[in-house]
Amino acid sequence: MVPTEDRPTGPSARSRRTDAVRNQQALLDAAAEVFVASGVDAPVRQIAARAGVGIGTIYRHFPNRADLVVAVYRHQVEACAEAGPALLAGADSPFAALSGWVDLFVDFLVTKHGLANALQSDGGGFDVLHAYFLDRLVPVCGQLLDAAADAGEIRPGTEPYELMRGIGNLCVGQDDDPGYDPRRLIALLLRGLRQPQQV
Amino acid sequence: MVPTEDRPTGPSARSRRTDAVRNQQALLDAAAEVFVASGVDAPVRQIAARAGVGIGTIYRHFPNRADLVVAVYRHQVEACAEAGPALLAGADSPFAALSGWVDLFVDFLVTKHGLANALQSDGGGFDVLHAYFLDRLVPVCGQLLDAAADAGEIRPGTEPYELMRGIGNLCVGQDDDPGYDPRRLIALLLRGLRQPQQV
DNA sequence: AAACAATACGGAACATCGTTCCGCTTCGTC
DNA sequence: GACGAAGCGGAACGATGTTCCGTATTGTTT
Repeated sequence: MVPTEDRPTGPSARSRRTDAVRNQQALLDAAAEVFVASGVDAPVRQIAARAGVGIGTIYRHFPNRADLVVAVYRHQVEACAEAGPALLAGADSPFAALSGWVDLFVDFLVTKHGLANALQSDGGGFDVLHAYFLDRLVPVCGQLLDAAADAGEIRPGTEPYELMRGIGNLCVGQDDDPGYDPRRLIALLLRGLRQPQQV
Repeated sequence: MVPTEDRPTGPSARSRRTDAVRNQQALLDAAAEVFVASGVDAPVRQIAARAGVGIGTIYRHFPNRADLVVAVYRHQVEACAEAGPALLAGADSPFAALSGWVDLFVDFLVTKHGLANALQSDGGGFDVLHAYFLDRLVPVCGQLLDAAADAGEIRPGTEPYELMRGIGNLCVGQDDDPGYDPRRLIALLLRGLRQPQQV
C-alpha cells in the first residue's frame, strides 16, 4: 500500500505530540535540502544532523531511507500523476499528450540527483520507492497509451509498466556522465511506438 | 587503459611464483561460480572463501571488485566485440547485423545476474568495468551504426556510446522483476532508429 | 500544580560492505 | 641449504543502513 500523510487515529487515540510533528517536518525539510545538495543517496546520518535530530528519530518517522524519499517527493509525484489527464484534455492529439507527459516525468527524474538510480529494484531496499512510483503513475501512463492507441497513433500492446520502467532505467546515471542524454533515447523509444511510422 | 592478461615482465624480472598463478586462477574460477550463483554483487569475502584464499590475496591480484569482474568476463566481451564485423560481413543488411549484434550484447548482459546493474557509473567504484566495456564495444557498435546509416537504413546521428549506454540501462534489474522484459523496449528503440520507418 | 504513563528522543551498538595494512610464510634462486 | 623477494592471511578501518534501549519530554488526569 502507498504511504499516506495522515496516520490512523483510532477512536481513543492520544493526539500526536507536538515535538513529533515538528521533528517530522524538520526531517522532511532537511531531507529535501540535503537531497538537492548531495543527491538522494545522501547518508541518513547527514539528514538527521541537518535536521538537528538523532538517528533514532529519523527511523521512527520513516521506517527506512526509501520511505523518507517517498515522503519528500510525494507532492511532485502527485502533480505528475494529475498532469496526465490534464494533458490529454488539452493537447492536440493523444500522442502529443503522451509525449508531453513523458517529458514531465523525465524532468522530474533528472532534476533530482540520483533519483532514477534509486528507483531500481535491487539497489538496496528501495522496493517501497519503486512500488510507490509505479503504483501511482502506471495507471496514468496506461491511460495515455490507451488513448493514443485508440486514436491509431501508436501500435497497441505496450505495457505502461514496462514503458515507465524503461524510461526510469534510461534516466539512470545521467548526472555523472556528460556524454549521455537520456532524452534522445527516450525520443527514439517514443518514435518506435508510432504507427504508421513517419520519417 | 584496459586491463590485459599478461603482466609487464621487465628485463630482469623474476618469474611469477607458481602459487600466485594458481591462486589467481582459483580466484577467477571461484568468482565465475559465485557470480552465476549469487550475481556479480556477491561479496568479495564470499569469493575469497570459495577460492580457499584470504581477502588480501584477492586484492593483490585484482585491485578492486570491478577488476575481478572484468577479468572474469573478458573473454565473453572479446567474443562480442569480434562478432560485430563478422555479422556485418554475413548478414543480409547492415541493420540486420546491428540488430543481431544488439541481441548478442543483451544476451550477455541479461545472462549474468546483475551485470547490467553493476555497469552504472555510480553504483560504487565500478568505473573500471564501465570503462572497459565501453572502450571495447563502443567502436564495434559505431561501425555497425555507420554501416546501417550509410545504407540509408537508419537515420544518422546516433552516438554509439549513447545507444550502448541506453541498452545497458534498459537491462538493469530484469532478474528480479518478472513483468519486465528489456528486449521489447530495445526492439522499440531500434525501430525508432529506422529510416524510412515501416509499419 | 503535581503526578504519571504514554510517547518520543538520542546515539551507542550491530551487521555488512569494500578496502588497507602488516607480520608471517613460502617459493625461487644462488 | 640459505636468503631475500614475492606472496599470503586476516585483523582492522571507515562507511553504510538499521536496531535497541535507557532517558527525556509531553499531554492528560487528579
